[in-house]
Amino acid sequence: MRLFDTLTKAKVDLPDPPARIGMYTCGPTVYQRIHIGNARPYVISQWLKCWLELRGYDVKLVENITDINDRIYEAAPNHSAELAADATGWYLEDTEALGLGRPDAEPKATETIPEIITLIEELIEDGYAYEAEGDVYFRIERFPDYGRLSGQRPDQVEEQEPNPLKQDPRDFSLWKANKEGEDTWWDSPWGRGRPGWHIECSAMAEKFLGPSFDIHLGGLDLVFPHHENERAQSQAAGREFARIWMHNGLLRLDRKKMSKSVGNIAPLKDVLVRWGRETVLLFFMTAHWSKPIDFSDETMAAARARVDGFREIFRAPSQAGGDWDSFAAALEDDFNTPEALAVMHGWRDHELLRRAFGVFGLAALAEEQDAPPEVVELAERRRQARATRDFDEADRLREQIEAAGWEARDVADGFQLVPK
RNA sequence: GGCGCCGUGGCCGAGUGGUUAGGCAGAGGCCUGCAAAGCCUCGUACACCAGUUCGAAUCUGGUCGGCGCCUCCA
Repeated sequence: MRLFDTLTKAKVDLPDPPARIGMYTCGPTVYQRIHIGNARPYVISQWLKCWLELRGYDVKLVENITDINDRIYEAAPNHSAELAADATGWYLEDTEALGLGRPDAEPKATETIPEIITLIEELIEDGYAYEAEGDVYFRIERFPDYGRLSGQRPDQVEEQEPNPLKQDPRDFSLWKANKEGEDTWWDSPWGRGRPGWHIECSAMAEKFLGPSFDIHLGGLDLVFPHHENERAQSQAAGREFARIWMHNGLLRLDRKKMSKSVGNIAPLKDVLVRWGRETVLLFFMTAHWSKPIDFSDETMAAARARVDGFREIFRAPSQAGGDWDSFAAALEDDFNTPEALAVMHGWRDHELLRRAFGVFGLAALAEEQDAPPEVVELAERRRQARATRDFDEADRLREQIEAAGWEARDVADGFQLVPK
């Protein structure tokens, strides 16, 4: 099993199974309902975990929830904690509807404050961080490897707004002193405040996975600064941290990244209602995890056509034939789901397909729902009409069946009812 | 200004030195009372320009275009 790693820009081999694999995925900042693009890392993580387990690995997947952040303060002045709690519930509800299960742990930043403080103290002690008026900053020049993950050269990083508390404008905050209007805080050795954005992930990953783990996953837009800073903090503190960095490509709407600032948002909840979970999952499968993916009516309709195609296969008898090994090989080589999907399209073997569906949460594609008795009754009357060659009556009955949401098909031994 | 990704047939999308990707859509046919489903047949594509090579969509250089990041972002 190998995966493309952002740090080395190469496909890196995982140890052979059975091995323990630690995975950490950067989850959402909870202040509003997530959009379909936010769901991509969650989906990829769950799929990858499932595949690795099928291959005999012992996987532990941790996905954090960032529930303390500037965005949350801004979105809910004076009741940031309530918003964070509500939005956490929305997130769990919306992703639950994808039917892929939960990570092994979903820690919240606000439940990891002691570990965060301990880690910051360690960094200060070793000279990697310094306190300034209740803030704590990471000292970039003490970490020579800074910039390696993202390819950024520290001397070229764009200057931000000057902050007189920083010794170097590129230093980033580990702890932020409480400010006016920020209604959630904790006491710390540096006074009342709250953690910076990056340190929480270093602390949570270590708390649940230990000082080193195999795979760190997150959106491509997190490479810099977020993951660069996580890595700097953890490695400065003597931890190996992540061995493989997987960055998923971004979802685009109208050729642009789907993001709140552009305003081109399709909430996951709404997309699921409109298209159904199988279509959404198959849509994600059509693109390699590392590549951008375009969200549009056309691409979703194409995904739905695949859904219909797979369902159709289960209305016909299973036909032996097909090769699990090619499917497995596609996933083993950088978890290439479009390739795996192409292999699946060649299969007519129900058991083989069911196995593959299991990896991607698509088991429902193999289940045909039964028509209600009144529709079966109409179909039976239609069968009799056809037997007496009363085709006008047969066509009238077909229209009634369609009005009830079903399609009547004539097959060798009678009829078949298919949901429309 | 710096860093990075990408450009494949009508659409989506693998491949990455010489052999069919696959799906969707489309055309014709078989089957059917008519359909649906299924099956058969039909597309020789890799942004552009040079170069390397016996041979390049695949390697190298350049050009053009799209996208992302540069301390809020999945």
